[in-house]
Amino acid sequence: MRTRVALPAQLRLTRLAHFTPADEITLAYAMSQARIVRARRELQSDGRPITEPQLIVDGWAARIRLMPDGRRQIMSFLLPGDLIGLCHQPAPVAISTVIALTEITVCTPPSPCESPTFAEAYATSEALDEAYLLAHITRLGQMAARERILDLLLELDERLELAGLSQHGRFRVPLTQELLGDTLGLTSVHINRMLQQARQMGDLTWKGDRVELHDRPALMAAVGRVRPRVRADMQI
Amino acid sequence: MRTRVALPAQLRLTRLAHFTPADEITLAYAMSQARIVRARRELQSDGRPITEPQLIVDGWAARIRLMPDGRRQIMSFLLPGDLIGLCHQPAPVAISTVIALTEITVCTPPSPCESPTFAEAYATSEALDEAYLLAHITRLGQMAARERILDLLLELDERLELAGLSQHGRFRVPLTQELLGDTLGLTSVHINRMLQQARQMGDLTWKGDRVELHDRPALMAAVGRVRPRVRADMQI
DNA sequence: CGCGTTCTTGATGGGGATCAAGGTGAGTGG
DNA sequence: CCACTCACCTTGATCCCCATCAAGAACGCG
Repeated sequence: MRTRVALPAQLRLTRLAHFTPADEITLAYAMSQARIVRARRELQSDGRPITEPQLIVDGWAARIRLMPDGRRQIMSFLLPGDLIGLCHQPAPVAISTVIALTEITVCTPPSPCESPTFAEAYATSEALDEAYLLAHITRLGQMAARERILDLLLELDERLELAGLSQHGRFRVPLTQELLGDTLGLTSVHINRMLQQARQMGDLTWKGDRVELHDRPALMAAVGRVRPRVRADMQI
Repeated sequence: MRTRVALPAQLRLTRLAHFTPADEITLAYAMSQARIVRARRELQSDGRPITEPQLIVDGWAARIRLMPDGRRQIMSFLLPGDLIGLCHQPAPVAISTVIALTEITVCTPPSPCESPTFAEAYATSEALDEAYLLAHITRLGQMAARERILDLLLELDERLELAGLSQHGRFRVPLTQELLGDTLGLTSVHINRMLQQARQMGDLTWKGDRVELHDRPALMAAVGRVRPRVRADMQI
């Protein structure tokens, strides 16, 4: 095996638990069995049984809910290294639809029974997921439009950084303003105006899919953001 | 042991998995070791280590988040039979504060290692919790004030019914209009106006802490609500 | 009875929705 | 190489839902 820079998904997972070389190999093998899913395809359907979990190796997905009248809410984004469909109850049924936002690569993650390391990594990942859901509730319930946008971008930066996909506040997001609106409970028109304002204020640069947050500590203070912490023994 | 009507918490838990008589006894013993927590006390503190899980035997609690400037968001309500602090990662840290809304009774739930039944019940409960968080995100992101209120009340009805605490849409809620506002991202003033409107429209009755939803099927249709389903083999 | 919490009501204002066009840019095909 | 198209972004005008501010009424509760 050649030495090489870890893939984003690999990097993220290995930061969530203490991986042994053997675990690394198990993970690398699982990831080598990946498959491609085209953009807009469903990875999981609300109300349908879940057969097995999936690990996002590359690309972005989203957990969405459609209301009967067509309104759409994006509950969360799924990034490289994130897991889909982890459930512990018998006969699990999906409680949200997951769609690929870009073309993505997924694989079946190693079973948590294979090594306690994986059980630990998945449990940590689940705890983080819950923390992000709670953060999203606070965003939607308490924040004004500008705060929602900045807070979400700060969260994406943190999460992408964990996978090595953000450096110094610079990262790529495959999101349209309409997707952002459906995430933040705002219209795309209003997202547009707020983004322009944020650019004018020097908060960020956003061209194509490239985003740069200029002064993250200042932005965090401005929106009252604190990094979620789910373990006392690690920096996550 | 005398035969008697099951306690709410007991009833809820035993509906989440297939309990054997031995499991019932284990649970009853755990619940007999309950302790009282006064209203407004914290059961868990955001950012502090979690030592052991807790089972709500009686009373209401809430998961809340306080923003640095004093804004408060209630993420969810915890009802009899609900669990607090279930975590699977090592050295877990609380990601939200839990406060008692009323005087409540809590106990340490039987360990999931004690019997697979408990592991199953807890896993099912966790899945339901996640479903409710997702539902809350959709409420805050997509619904108008009237819809948010009715949808939340319908959810509380369903959950209380599972614990035997709601009959035919009649149940008790220890919530002030301000708490409702902090839950739904609205001011108490607006909650007040919307509730009066709902009363006038004949949607509900609310006197003191007694709520009655008059035509639940109609209300569910009005707000586009569907019952969450987390298991294919049970009606939950 | 007095007092704090909660509920209620009115007046006013603003943040964001809605509606409607037009602009931009990348891909497509003749 | 240039029209064409489609998705996305941008901008302006108008409206309304809900926040805010303020004050009173009702309700427990010691």
